[in-house]
Amino acid sequence: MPNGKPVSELTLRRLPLYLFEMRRLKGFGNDVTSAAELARNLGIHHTQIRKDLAVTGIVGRAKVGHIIDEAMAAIERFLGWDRTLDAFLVGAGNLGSALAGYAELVNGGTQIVALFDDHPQKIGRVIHGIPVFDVADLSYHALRLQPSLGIITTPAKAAKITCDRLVEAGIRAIWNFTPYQIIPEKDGLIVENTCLCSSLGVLTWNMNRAAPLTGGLMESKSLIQE
Amino acid sequence: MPNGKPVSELTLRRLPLYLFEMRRLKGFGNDVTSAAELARNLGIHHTQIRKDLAVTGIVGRAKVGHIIDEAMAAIERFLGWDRTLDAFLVGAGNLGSALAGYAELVNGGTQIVALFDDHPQKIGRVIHGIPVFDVADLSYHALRLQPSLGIITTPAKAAKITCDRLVEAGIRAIWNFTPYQIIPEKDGLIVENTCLCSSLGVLTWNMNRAAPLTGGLMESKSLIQE
DNA sequence: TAGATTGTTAATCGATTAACAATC
DNA sequence: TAGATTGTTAATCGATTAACAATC
Repeated sequence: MPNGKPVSELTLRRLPLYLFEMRRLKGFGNDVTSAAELARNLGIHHTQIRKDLAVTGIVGRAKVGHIIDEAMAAIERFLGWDRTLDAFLVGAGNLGSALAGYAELVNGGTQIVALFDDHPQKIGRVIHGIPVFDVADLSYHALRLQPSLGIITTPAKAAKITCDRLVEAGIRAIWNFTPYQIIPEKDGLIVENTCLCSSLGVLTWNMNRAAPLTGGLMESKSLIQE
Repeated sequence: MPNGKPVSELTLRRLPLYLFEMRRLKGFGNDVTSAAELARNLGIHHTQIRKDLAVTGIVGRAKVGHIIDEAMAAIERFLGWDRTLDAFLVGAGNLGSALAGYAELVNGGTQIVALFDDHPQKIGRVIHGIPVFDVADLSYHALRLQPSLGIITTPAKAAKITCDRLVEAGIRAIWNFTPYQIIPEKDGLIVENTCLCSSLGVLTWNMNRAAPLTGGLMESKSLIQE
């Protein structure tokens, strides 16, 4: 429904992790799992896991835990991963190719149905079975294929104009992989900015903290906080 | 230094966004920016931005704002992006190829110096100028090249064993792109799990909320929270 | 039954936002 | 100067964790 209780974005980010862990446990032949087991395997507090699972409507059984099949189905339905979703992807480079296979792998429903690029050498090619069209023809193909999601893997400079084109073509949901942050201007536009640079920042900061410098003390001083 | 004041991970995730926005503004010929301008362009509260920037040691000037060059240098140094960092990448597929160029683009210092795979058809090839070695020879090459970061882009099933191999080869920092969550067991191992499926979960949930169903009301009922 | 597990309420903790003094 | 901006302290808000009753 358009609006039930608001769900924390952090909860939404964890739900797929539970789903994958359950899929993994199922692969070992397990039929049931518990918040405690998931907590151990994922490094997340067990109470947190119970609260997160609760939003999907899953009801477990005391002393038993959760039936993996039921819980997986509930998470998938809650996230909308039980429905098919056609996507356009603009920027047919390596990341685009990687995503073409990835989205479907993660979530049986999402599939990229057309790639777009402005490079003459790419237009007309077929990558992983998906045709590459001229980005100038985006609206035409949107009318034809009615995609509900637009994925942006162009260079950062082209992110804004690409988003505008996708929106103009009637697409209301955008998954942006460039470091340029897209801020939804009009209501009803859904944007997910996934910037890999954010993860790299966390990683390198932690590395620096663990082994700050190979030589010299002067520079390290500047990292002292007080 | 090993431990200054702890810095929030959320702050660390935002700092690269500020850096990129400043780079963009600089591209327009701007020399200064302000928390208010960054806030407008990134959709983040201006007080938040001031607090985040403060951890890097940046000091702005009242009535002026921040000198872009100074602020960028401070963020880069704080994140460790002013230092070179050699990485091994295991799993030489599309995502691996995409990252080979991406990391360096984002952060002048990070570079992938060797790719590894277990597929005979890939071993011996050169992708984007980087050689692909047999993953069985990981330790040998680690001894030779002394990488400080290991990137995992294998299938999820191989994530754990790949991590173990990287750690055994002396690598202390792991960037894991599979949906399998790696939990650092021993102290001193730094792990960043970047699961694209988490972003997809947020996105599809929001899409579902905006337009829950194309047909029927029965299923939508189950999404009502109360 | 006893004990393991769920689900929920209360307490804690941390992150965000508001208010405001300092300053150029 | 007046006003725009910074930086910080206090207030609010939300997320996580702890405690515990319910239950199979």
